[in-house]
Amino acid sequence: MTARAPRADALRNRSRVLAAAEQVFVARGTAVSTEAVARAAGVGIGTVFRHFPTKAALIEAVFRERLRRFGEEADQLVEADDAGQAIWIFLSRVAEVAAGKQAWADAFAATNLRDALTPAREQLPRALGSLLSRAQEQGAIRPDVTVAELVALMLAVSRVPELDAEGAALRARVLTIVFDGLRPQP
Amino acid sequence: MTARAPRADALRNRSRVLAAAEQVFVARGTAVSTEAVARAAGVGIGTVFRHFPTKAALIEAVFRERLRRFGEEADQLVEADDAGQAIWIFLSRVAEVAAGKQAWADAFAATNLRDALTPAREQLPRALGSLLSRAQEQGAIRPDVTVAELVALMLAVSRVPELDAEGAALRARVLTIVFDGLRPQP
DNA sequence: TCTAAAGTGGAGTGATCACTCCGTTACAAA
DNA sequence: TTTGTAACGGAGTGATCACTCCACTTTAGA
Repeated sequence: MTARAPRADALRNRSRVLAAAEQVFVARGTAVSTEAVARAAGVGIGTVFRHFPTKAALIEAVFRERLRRFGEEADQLVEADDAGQAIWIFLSRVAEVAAGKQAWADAFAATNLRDALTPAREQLPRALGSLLSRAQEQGAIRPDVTVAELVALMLAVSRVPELDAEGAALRARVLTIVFDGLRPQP
Repeated sequence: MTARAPRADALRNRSRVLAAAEQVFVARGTAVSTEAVARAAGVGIGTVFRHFPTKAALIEAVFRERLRRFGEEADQLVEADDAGQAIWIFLSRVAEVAAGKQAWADAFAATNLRDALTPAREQLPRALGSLLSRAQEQGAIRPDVTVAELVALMLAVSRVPELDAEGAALRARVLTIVFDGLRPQP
């Protein structure tokens, strides 16, 4: 009746596949074959499909994992003294991770964002919410901004670097503009 | 020796294919088969490939056409009295056109933007440049912004609506933030 | 009107994938 | 150690595409 304990090799392979998929997708886009992912993970294709029943499910899992890690980063920033600066750091971090990485555009596009970001349940919106209200109390962020706008801006800035002629410099200037727009307005 | 005039049916088919491709890509993404595009255009596949040697070339052509039309809209806005408002209108327009349209994300991603936007040669950056300097003279836009940032923000806002829970309302609020950031800062 | 050349349509081709199936292997529980 | 079973690997399958080829049609120019 009671479920048998999960096998050690199964758990190990699952995380290997996730890690390899992230690397390969980032490097070559989500259009790479599942076989390439399997090879990178050092497992057979059958194993990939055992853990992720379709390729779309694999892409979504990789994406959720990325969001989960952003959530963790946001959580750590909640403890910062200057909440406004924490939001600046967070947005910069998102833009930086997405820089030049076609794969995030693919993943964002392929995933149902409303599911991935169900506000009440997931860590990321919760952490962003704390960050935001603290920053608003401190007067660093205008009071009419909500988490929805923050998430939208997160998506938006993750697109900026694709132009990358000047790379990091342009990214920083765009972030400055966005951030100034987030400040309380006269 | 002199080149023969291009055939009327060839020209007609070329623009039919372009128009059909735009419609189909917007509706179903650029992953649709070339055959579907041909069917929508009412021509054979062979004809599509005669005009656009690869599928990537077709996607790029559709995308350039879209940019060209944005360029036209920007050009018309150059004559507006209030250049700041003109930029607001332009950015809103870009966000609106991109709204919910997966295809633009695909197209942006698949195209070499630096080629498509070579500053000196294309209409869009030129028009944006005029718009921008007039707005800066009028004191509506901060002086340290360049066309590169404007284009980057254009890309950025074209991503916002994908979240679309509240659709137009969220889009407007995000645009407000971005636009306030573009104003001269205290 | 005639004709050479450009253009057309769509069956065919080869390559690539996502996904399945099943004989083999490694593990957890007894 | 033994054993039942979950997990593994990877060849195989069917479907889908991008792109080609060529017999036929339409056009521009004479």
